[in-house]
Amino acid sequence: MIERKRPRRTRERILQTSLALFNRSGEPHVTTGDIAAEMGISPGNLYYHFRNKEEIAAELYGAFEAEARRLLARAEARVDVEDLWLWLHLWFEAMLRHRFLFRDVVDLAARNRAIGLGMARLLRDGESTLRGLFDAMRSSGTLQGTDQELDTLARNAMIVVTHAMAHARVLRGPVSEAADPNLGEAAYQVLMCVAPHLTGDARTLLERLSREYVAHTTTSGAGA
Amino acid sequence: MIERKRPRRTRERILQTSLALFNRSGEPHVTTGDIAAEMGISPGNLYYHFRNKEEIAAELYGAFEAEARRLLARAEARVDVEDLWLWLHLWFEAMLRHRFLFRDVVDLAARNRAIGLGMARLLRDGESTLRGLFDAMRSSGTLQGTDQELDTLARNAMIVVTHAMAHARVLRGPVSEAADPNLGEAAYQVLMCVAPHLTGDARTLLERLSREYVAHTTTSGAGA
DNA sequence: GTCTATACTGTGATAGAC
DNA sequence: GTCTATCACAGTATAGAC
Repeated sequence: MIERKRPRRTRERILQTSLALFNRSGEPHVTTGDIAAEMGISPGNLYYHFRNKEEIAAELYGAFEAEARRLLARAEARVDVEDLWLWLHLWFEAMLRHRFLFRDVVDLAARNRAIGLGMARLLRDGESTLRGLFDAMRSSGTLQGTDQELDTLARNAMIVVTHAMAHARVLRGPVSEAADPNLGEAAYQVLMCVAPHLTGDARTLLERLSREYVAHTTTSGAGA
Repeated sequence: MIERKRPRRTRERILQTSLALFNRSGEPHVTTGDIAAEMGISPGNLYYHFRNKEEIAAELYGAFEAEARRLLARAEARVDVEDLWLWLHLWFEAMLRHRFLFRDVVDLAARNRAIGLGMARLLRDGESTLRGLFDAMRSSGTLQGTDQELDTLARNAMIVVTHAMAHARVLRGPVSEAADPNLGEAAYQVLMCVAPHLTGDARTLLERLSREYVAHTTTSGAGA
């Protein structure tokens, strides 16, 4: 029973190592050789556990999608601003852990069929979950707007959610050695997208939460 | 005087051809060989005119940046919604013509130093131009919001402007043979981002413009 | 200015020994 | 399961003839 521990382990380690390298340098710039070297195994060994690099990336995507879908399921119930705020943090944490997926989504989705199909479905579902959430918030009086406005709000919010990190990286420019962007920055962006649609009470609450966030990040720095 | 026409011509044609291929397949997937083959010249000839592929991409970026900066300069003066609407169309036309730049911005900016530096500056300047525009609109009573809200609005609008096309492509999924996304879709998204901040009159005008846009695109199809 | 031929490099992937 | 060795290939870029 103890003997069969090793095999699974290496496979797991390949996934972990790949994730770390993909996140650091971008999936296209990480070679199978890099992954093997980082782990101290041979490139050949890597191909014993996975058919190819694509399969590694697809499996990492699968882990992200599973996590993302669990979050989407939990989102249905949340209708107040503070819930949304917390939920967004969880979402961004998941994204941050798999940020290589969002560094160059278009190219990755085009090269890797599994990721392309999965990501298209996931983003569509994310948008409609968000849309449903806004609907519920409108029913409960937290938020206002026409159907069409909420449609567009959901799409715009999804765009910001999905691309804020990439955007921040471009803005930082090629000279940046600094650590990766913090999650709170992106969460803040999204909520400000929703803000103008909020009704009086909810809006006040959001303003308080925003101030707390700003206070937190300025005192404790840009912690992961 | 007629003899020196040819040389310039080939250089120009390389740029045109590269732009078309980059837009169609994404810059990383277009090889110098592809470009030469498409033009019916030899790969060696291409290297007579450009040091490398990076230089071609950088020069194409330069053309886009020049055009973008002319537009930014013109934006300063525009303070009403209809102007903004028209201006956004011009901006998206420029983006669409150089859409390879926005297909995978992060990776392109990381691999190509000239593009990385230029794009970081340009997007920063775009955001602050937009911010100034919103300020002017607030002064003229077209738009309302706190300073912080307008800051974030400018950033969110820039994210949507920059990434809406890429997002649409991911949503379409890997099965899509269809032509590239239409420019109006993206323009509409951005304006809806600004909409909730508009005051009564301006908002009514925007709603009218939106309906006209929708009517136009549904009758004439997804042109250019 | 343009072509042909070729060298070099990095990367993905496999075969077969241990 | 893991290693070593190696192939095959694509893509960049250069040299030198025309």
